Amino acid sequence: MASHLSIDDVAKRTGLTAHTLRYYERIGLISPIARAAGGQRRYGTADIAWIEFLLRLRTTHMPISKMLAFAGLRSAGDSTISQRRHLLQTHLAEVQIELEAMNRCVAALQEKIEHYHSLEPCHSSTFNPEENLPDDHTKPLPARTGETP
Amino acid sequence: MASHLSIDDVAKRTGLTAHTLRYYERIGLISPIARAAGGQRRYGTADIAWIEFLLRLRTTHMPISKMLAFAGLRSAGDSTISQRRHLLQTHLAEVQIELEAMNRCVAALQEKIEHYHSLEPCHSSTFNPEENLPDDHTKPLPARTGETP
DNA sequence: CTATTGGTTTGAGCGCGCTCTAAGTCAATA
DNA sequence: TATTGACTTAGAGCGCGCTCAAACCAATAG
Repeated sequence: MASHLSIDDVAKRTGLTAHTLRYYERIGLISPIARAAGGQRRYGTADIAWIEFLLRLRTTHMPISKMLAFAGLRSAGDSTISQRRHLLQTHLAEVQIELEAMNRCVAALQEKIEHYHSLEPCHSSTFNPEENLPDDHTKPLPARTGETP
Repeated sequence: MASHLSIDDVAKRTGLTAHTLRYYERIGLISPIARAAGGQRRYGTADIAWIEFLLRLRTTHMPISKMLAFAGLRSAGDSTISQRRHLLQTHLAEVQIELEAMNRCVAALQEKIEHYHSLEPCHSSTFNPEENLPDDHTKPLPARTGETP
């Protein structure tokens, strides 16, 4: 259960910095970590699991304030399981909405790229700085891009 | 082409605040908007289209610094079209990676919810504050949740 | 016995993306 | 004419999520 990992080990494993790990502990997102002689943190597998869970919440854009609420419920024991589930479900519902918005925007941006393709004189697909071929009659600033006119 | 919309009209249409619209113009994300007598902004359809495009970039988490780069290319004329396309494609590639990460996390969180379901004593699916039925032998703090032990 | 390494703490600072304030200008109305 | 109210500007302030700095301590190497 206690795999005595140092803070740097955990940093490498999780991609967080040691700074951030201490910060998370300070604000209560991570409960106090066991210490070796000398006061150095020793993370157990349960700690790692919790951190990885936090990272999943972070990846799905849960604000720290909500993670703190979740952590509070968790530390209050098994009687809060339904509340934790509720919190998670609410969050996932928000995430679904965000994902749909993102997907819509991605689709629109891909269409814009298609549009650019049709506008390009030669279509070299990689970026090439020497690519100022046609000095078209360019309207300087208000070069609109053609959405919802 | 000029549909003489006031800043508040545009705010309502786009969901941005008038403050934010002025801020975007100040930092160069939006090029100087035409003015009515008295100096009030009058937005045209091309302006609206550009703002909606910016919102799509924002929804897909493009930082303002990159939007500024894009805006700069745009105002430099048609010769920058391939660079704009490149910028957009790079961005979309990042977005795809982010979307995949989010989807993986959503799946994991949904599994966690399933797990909670199996742990719950009675399963009332809506949140109920009076739900402290079983005072189980609860481990106070280190109530681990069971990922990767 | 130093010097180095690698951790510790508290608190300050920072980058981002707004958000708000203060002071001023203008157009229309009482 | 006086006042209202919507708009303008430049600049300060804020919430979030880190990120860093300064000072200190413990263990090991030379």
